[in-house]
Amino acid sequence: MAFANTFKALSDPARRQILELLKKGPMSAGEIGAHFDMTGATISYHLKILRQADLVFEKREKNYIIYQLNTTVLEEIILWISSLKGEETDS
Amino acid sequence: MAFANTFKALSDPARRQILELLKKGPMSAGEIGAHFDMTGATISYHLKILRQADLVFEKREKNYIIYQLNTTVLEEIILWISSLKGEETDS
DNA sequence: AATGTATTTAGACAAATATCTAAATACTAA
DNA sequence: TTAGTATTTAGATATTTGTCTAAATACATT
Repeated sequence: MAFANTFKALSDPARRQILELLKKGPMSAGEIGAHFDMTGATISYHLKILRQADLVFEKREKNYIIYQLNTTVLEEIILWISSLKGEETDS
Repeated sequence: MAFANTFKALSDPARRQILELLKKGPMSAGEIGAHFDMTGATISYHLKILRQADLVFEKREKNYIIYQLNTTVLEEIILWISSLKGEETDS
């Protein structure tokens, strides 16, 4: 189930930008939203998709929900793309 | 323009499967279609999207149109994903 | 407990996407 | 040049997606 979801999640520019933000470090939903010209509800929608794709995970802290990048799935994607290029999976 | 297109193109399972077929070698539109339970028109639609994303290119041969994988764009995607993982772009 | 702040959920809706059928193109081969 | 095969294009349509507003949750703080 994960694979198709991941590509779908990566297909939206806003979601890719969210991932780029999170690359710099964990960030609350509100902080993420502040970088976009969208309502919080829409941001929440995108975060849900990223979460379902296992690209981010969350933890509650105080009153906030902090989002954090999860890089483990990215490796799978890289492997899939590399294999298209005809490369060997080096162990 | 290319980047967003590429992710969009990769987000559909049928199109990913087409790329996997082409990994084995060039193939005509008809041959590709034979692997799917879709009309030729639909296959043609997917091929157009892959073409616009520079993921495949085509050449006419006899009566057929032969599609072939173009791996050059894939490298960009890998770089983007790798950079998310916080890896250095090694030159 | 009451109020306030952060985030998500629900419901609506317009735009984008994937699909089909039917028709049009582009060649090949008689 | 006519007929046949391969592929694409056009037009229609159902589904999915991204977005909004309004309401609901979940905590924190007073």
